[in-house]
Amino acid sequence: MRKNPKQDRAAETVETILDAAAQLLGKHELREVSTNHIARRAGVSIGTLYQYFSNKDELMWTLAKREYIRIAKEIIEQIDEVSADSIPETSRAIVKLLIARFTNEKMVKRLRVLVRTKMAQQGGGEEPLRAAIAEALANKLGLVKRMSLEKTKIYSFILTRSLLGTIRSALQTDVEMTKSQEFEDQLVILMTAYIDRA
Amino acid sequence: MRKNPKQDRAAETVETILDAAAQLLGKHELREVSTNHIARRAGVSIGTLYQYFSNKDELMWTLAKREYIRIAKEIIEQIDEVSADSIPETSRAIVKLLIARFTNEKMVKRLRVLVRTKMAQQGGGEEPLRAAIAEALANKLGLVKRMSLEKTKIYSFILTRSLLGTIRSALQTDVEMTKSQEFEDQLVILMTAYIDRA
DNA sequence: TTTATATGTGAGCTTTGCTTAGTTTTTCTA
DNA sequence: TAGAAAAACTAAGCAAAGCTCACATATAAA
Repeated sequence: MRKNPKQDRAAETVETILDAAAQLLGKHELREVSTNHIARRAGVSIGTLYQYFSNKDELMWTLAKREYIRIAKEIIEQIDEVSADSIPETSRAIVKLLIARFTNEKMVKRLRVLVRTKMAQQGGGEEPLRAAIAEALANKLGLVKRMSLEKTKIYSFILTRSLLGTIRSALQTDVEMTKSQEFEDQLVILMTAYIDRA
Repeated sequence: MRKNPKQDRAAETVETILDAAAQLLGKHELREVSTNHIARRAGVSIGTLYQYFSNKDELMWTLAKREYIRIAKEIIEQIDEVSADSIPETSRAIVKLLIARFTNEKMVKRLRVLVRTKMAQQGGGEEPLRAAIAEALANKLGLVKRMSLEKTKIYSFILTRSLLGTIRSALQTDVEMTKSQEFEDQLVILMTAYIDRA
């Protein structure tokens, strides 16, 4: 952030800009959304926008973080709320909610590249959304009790990435597939099979 | 393709342009590579470039397809060449080669977003690279003998996406992880555990 | 050779990202 | 509470990127 808002109205301006960007990203691809467009939609001048964001990437990155936190919180809450007795049942509940959640997130999909690039540049830092979900998942499944902390980390990493990666890939190439019972069943099998070997 | 080359020299020109784009994408991010830059590097005028490609996206999409086919062929060849007796051994060999192959593909990484967008727009069509790999993998593991054709499809889909998704995610967030023995081991476990349940 | 078609050129138009000089609004201070 | 200082905001416009088009040259066909 080029300048951090010190007055309330400035903070509001920043929020308005991010809201405008979010709104536009719901309808258009990242590259089609220009900073001037965002500024116009937000009802502020382009100069104002650049007072708070040093460039388009930074604006989008800020937006991405905001949205990621929102979604991660929702998913984590939902995972925590799952109350099933067996691991297969828990797995199924989690698979169901992950599919449901990711089905309707166009904006995040459009910000993915940017986030990836940013993370690669900054190096190290893990994508917050997945990291948080991985943790919630590990807790819920009680992986911690079954293995060392180090192993838990890599286990939940692979578990989360496999699930989310497969779900997103399916959403991209064949939306119908994500709605099928067979797809859900197979993901549950993938999950439980892997967990059993832990 | 705006206009398809009828003379040999035109076909060569098109190849030269794609080569130039590939070369530049090896060193710079997609947005940093301008069409003027590509034309200059290819030694043709910008007008020539736009004679064959209606816009930058289309050019890059053409390049992406070309590279995807190349890589897919290489991977499929390598998978076919694997000669191991047991499923765990075969799995390990495949995991090894997938990690190795994807570690050094900057260009494709930089074209990913574009490809995703394009596929989403065109809808339906499956990403050729993964589809081809999925098939080679299913054959190698003899999945066809173990289950129905319909099931084989979804099985190899999930298997491929889990593996590739996890590998790419790891490459993006933590390159070191992909080099660790533990990572390889866990992927093998994921693979074999899932296959056993088939 | 003449005519037609394919290929190639590059000045410059349009849009987009971004800067900056300057104006308005808010806050601080005497 | 007036005037100065700081913060917030505006709009003109520059630079660079994407792209077009009128024209030139090369190759093929008649």
